[in-house]
Amino acid sequence: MDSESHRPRQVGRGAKVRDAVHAATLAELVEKGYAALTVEGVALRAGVHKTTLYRRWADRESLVADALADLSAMDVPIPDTGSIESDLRELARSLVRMMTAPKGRALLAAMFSGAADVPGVAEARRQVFDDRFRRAEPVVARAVERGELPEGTDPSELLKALAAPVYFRLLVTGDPVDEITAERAALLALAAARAGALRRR
Amino acid sequence: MDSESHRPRQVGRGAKVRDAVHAATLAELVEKGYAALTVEGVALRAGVHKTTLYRRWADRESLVADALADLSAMDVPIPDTGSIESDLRELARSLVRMMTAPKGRALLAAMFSGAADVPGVAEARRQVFDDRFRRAEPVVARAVERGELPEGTDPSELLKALAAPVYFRLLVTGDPVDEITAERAALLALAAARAGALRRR
DNA sequence: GCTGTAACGCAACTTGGAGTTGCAATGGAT
DNA sequence: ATCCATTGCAACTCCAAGTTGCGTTACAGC
Repeated sequence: MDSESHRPRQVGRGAKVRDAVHAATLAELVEKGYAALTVEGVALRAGVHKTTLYRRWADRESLVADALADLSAMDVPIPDTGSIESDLRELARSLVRMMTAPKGRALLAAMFSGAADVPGVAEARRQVFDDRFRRAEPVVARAVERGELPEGTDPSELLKALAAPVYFRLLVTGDPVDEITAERAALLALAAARAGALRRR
Repeated sequence: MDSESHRPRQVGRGAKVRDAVHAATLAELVEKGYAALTVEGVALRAGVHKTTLYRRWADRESLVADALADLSAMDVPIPDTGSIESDLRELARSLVRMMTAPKGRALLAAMFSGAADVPGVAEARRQVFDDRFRRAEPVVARAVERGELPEGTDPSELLKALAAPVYFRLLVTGDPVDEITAERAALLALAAARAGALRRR
């Protein structure tokens, strides 16, 4: 607890180094992936000596985990526009924005280049997926109540149908992901839901 | 060229070793991923000495690439049942079968744990995705001609909509992927296409 | 502006897996 | 039974991870 009170000194240098290292780690993740990320490479890019990294972070995994730590800063509010169409569009757009931002791209790079089971990365994944999905489910529930979607529409299935095309392009094909992708994903999920293809089993 | 004629001897031992090493490589890929795959680990599992691997394969990358080489054996015929619904169902089912089979799981593990840019792996990916997608496009074209789908439906978009939920579960969530997944993916893609959400822009 | 101390730079380690080499042992085809 | 390609084995080099001891720098407080 209160780490501020008994170590009030030397915050300037430390903070600068930490930020530089975080930025360097994210950049290396995006450029080379986790497998090819070396501690010396990060140190060099951050303009810092290797030993300094090992004094502040336990190992390579901690380094990456910490750089990805506060994904909560990227967390977006859940829309409630009164229309399922614009709600879904908004959800898709913020997903695209998140995953094309540097931190999102670094998270993807980490998760899909060998760091999937690193504790910190797995936690970041949970934060971005599970939590976000759970928080978005009321959007679907409200649409069902308003009669915009068929009774029995599965919120989880609909949200997965919304996100799947975006991730498919990000991970499998390598097609550009932009607002048009979000738009089409929203329309696709909406059409399927209206047709009753996303009902609870 | 004719490698059979001037090296007719010693095929028995070599073939046995090759098969054992291939199997061991695929197993290690699935269990640990590419990043954590060690040559000594493969050698140990295959019951073979490390040096033997380095004499038959140039390096770790070649080892993995060769183990994944003949994905053509997994290639499935393109359905033409006369109905887009059963065609899509069949496509989704064979996709699920392919990706839950040992070789498919190993391919996924290789592609998404650090070996994405290894030449042989990239080629296998191309073979499984691009080629297969291109070959499946006539299925959609025929359905449009039959009037089952709206004019202007984009074959590529429809096939991506079909595959996306499957890969989403395989790669992002870790939900089980089975016939039900295939069924739902087919219904989802079909509903979206019928609603005109997958038209060419 | 001076000083004390925490944080940093530096060099020299150990460890472990990739990849190599020379030589001895083995086993299948003839 | 013999031959020789293939395999087993041990002893290497190389590189990045991670560690340690000590000298150096730069900020906080006075």
